[in-house]
Amino acid sequence: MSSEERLELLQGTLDLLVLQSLRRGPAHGHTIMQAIERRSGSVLHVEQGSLYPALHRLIKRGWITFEHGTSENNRRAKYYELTAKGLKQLAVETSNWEKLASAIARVLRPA
Amino acid sequence: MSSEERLELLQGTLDLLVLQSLRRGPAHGHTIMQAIERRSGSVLHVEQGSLYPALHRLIKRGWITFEHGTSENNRRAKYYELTAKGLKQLAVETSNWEKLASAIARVLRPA
DNA sequence: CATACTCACCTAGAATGTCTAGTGAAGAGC
DNA sequence: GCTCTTCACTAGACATTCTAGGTGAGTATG
Repeated sequence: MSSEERLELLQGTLDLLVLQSLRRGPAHGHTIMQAIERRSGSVLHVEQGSLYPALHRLIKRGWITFEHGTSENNRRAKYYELTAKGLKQLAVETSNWEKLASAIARVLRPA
Repeated sequence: MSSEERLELLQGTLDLLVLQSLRRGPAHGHTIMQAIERRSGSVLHVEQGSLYPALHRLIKRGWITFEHGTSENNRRAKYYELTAKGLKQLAVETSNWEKLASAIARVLRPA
């Protein structure tokens, strides 16, 4: 009933969203969460318990790196940044997402 | 390299695909698998080990029922059919999918 | 009629990724 | 000093898909 409905993420989409968010430059975790939420029109909501494991996963795979820094609010923060490998991965995942989404659209389309 | 690339399903999309496949009438498992694959242009591939648990899940939730019958190839088969509840669920999941897909598209869209 | 193949169904356990529900530390505002 | 907010983190629960098997019965081949 509420027009503020928030949906759970589909498993596998968070990496894509995070990589895309870092495309415009380094950002720390809090910012990334807010950016995804804002840019999705408040439809997507990323929990901290999803985001931080995802960031660590991306680091492990060499798709992002981080540096320590200070946030706009004067807190200690880690600034995450896309690597060259991560930029390539973003292209791959974007392409896969588009293929998947259009494949599902074809199945859903009333024949 | 292959143009026959097949992608893994996103977790949470299989129920939607199965419900949609049953929208045109009863079908057995084998047929459902083939229908999803064909209608997606061979992009989506459903494993038996994913499909049958999904069908049992949908029965448990009251979204589909089944009857025993005989397939076009003269084999014993279970014909699955949408319930009224399942039809409603299909509408909900279709709507959620569209919201999610467009939310992700907004995030991906180069600003 | 023996064999191989396909159809149709099933399951256990691994793998993956998100969420729930916490903890902790440190700056800002009162 | 006290509370609120920001930022980071983690363990464990949970849900779903996949891998890798297995079964039984009909069909085709020789």
